[in-house]
Amino acid sequence: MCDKCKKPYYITTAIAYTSGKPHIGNTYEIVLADSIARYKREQGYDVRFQTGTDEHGQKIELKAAEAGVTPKEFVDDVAGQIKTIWDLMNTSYDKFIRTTDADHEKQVQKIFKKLYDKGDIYKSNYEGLYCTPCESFWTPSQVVDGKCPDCGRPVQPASEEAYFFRMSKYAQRLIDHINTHPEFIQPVSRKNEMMNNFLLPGLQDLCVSRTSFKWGITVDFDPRHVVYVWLDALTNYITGLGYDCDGNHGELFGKYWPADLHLIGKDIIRFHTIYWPIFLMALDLPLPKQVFGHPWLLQGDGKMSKSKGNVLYADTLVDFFGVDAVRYFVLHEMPFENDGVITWELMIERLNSDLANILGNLVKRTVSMTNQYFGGTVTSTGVTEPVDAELKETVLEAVRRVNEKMDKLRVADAITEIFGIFRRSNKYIDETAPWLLAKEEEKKGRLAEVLYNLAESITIGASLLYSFMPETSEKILAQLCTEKRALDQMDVFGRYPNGNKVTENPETLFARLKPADVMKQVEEMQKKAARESEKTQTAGKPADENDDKSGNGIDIEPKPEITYEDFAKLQFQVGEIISCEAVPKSKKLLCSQVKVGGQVRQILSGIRSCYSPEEMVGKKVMVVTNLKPAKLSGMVSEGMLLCAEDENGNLALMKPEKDMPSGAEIC
RNA sequence: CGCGGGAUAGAGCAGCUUGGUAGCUCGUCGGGCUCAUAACCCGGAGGUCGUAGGUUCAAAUCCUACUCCCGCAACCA
Repeated sequence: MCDKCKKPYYITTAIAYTSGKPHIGNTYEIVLADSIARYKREQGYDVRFQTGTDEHGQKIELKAAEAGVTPKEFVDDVAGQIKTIWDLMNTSYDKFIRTTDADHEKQVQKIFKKLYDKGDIYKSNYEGLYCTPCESFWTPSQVVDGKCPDCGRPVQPASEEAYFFRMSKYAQRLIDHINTHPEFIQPVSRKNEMMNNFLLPGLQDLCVSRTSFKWGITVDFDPRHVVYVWLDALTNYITGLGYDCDGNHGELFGKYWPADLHLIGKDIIRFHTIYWPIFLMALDLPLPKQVFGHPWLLQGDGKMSKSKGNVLYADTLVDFFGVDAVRYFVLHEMPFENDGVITWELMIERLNSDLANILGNLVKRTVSMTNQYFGGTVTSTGVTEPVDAELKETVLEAVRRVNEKMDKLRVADAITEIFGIFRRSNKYIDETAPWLLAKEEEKKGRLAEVLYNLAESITIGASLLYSFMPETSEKILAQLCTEKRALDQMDVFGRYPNGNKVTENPETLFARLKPADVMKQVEEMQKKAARESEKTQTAGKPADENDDKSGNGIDIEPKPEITYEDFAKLQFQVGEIISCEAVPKSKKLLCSQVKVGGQVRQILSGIRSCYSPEEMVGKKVMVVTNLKPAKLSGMVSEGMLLCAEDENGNLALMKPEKDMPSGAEIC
């Protein structure tokens, strides 16, 4: 098919936020998008696949300051890391856009101005109740009895200049669009969520500028303001195609917009199905055809944390398993609507069971037998038996099903269908027992046919696998000394070239791994990572030596030195807990009545994960007694119970070593 | 009543839209096979589908209430 007759297909991922190295969950999205992009190319579409990085915002400004570099230096570094991982994962994007690209920034400024001139963006004041000491705005619903929910002091009405987008103007049009285009939001269950929570109750105008930080795209006609990051980030989908606000678009824009699919995480569906379409309406542009909010890939064994050294990164996994195995894990473990789980044990199991046993072993035994019995030559002799029909039907049916699944973006299911071919092929070997046929000269013809059918089945399976595991697909086809079969050539069984010769020395595609060995290495690696994380946190300061049975102890961020006067300001006393109950509105808080000398105080503590209300009662603990009272979850807390905390968040209350009366001063 | 997701065999999941014999992968037990990477193939055991009601000839599936888990948000004085 000529390039011009091909139908265009434009797919994007969300652009990755450059606040740090992407973990395996972030990596999942690009691999998923890559599989879809590759499959669409196989189907004959002219695919444009865009990804990139979102590089503005306050958080990045802060992170850069912490690291002691400029925001630009910071994002250059992280964007480089992200791109490296995307490339490592063998993803076939056509464009990697960065929101700090000059042409993108320029267009965002023009868009902002255009919408302002049009009246869709207007200048107003951010109205709220302001607590001066806390420097925070609060909405009337957040304020408790006219007082700041943080510090309990009175708040004053105040306002701050800001630009707003007139969302309300387009809300009804968007509601109509969503209702008439049921495929727009995927999965469908998300549609109601958006409707019920945001659209139907009435869409609020959106504040689209900020003055509280500088790292963003400046509003050129009012430089005190920077453009709200979402307005900045979302437009990447059109600026990356050469969109021009004045109408001088690049060729790509005319060809690929509107996008066929925005692939995003389920957490940002709102931005892509409400704000983004409305921005586009304001710009008089057509809306993307589909937004798919994919679920998340979660790590199963405990919460990811840098201090535990157990955060999963794609490059680490690739070192252990190889690129295609990692692609297989993330795609296979991710169902369509529910979050997927990934653990080391699970990955080892998948590698051994699916990749080594079912796939790798199948290819190996087929190629080996072909060499053993026919010197590597694959011949179709036409000596068929009924069982062949079953194999062929399974293979051709799988081709159809993969197609169906991919049309519905059911990538994990599509892969399962492909593996159905390999499973069936293994069974076919058992049913036909080639090693028995080989013993009788007159069954040579049948034996050849069996091996031909296997070569053909594997060729089709491997070709289908290309979109998901490109390298593996190529390796298998190389072993069979054939080319990748095109999708439209999979309508018939038997296109494998008759008389073709396979490789003499079949290579092992995936070596089995022993779980115990891997886990041992993983543990060592995690320990090392944890140590390094500690080191960076206590940079320049030697760790305290063996004050702990495990040897390492815990190092925390050192605070600045204080004077004795500073210390003397604090008052600690022994308190006795008289009663204690859980705070109903909170998951973490316990509310204790604590007797300190002659008075009883109410103290809230975030220790519910480690102490039940019942076991608190009667304990004598260490209390900070001159801390300013504060409200938590609407309840007053008059002090603080002191606890020790380890790296896993386990807590231990501090108790006097000998029994002391309540109220006794600690100094 | 902050938002959302979930509860199905030892583990991980599908099935629920559109009620009709509860399925897949791994593990386990037994058998087969020997081309292959201790792999492959067959079979068995194992589930009152979170609880309680309701609708129905019929409920994992639809409705109501409840319990527990997990994210996000809040919060950890």
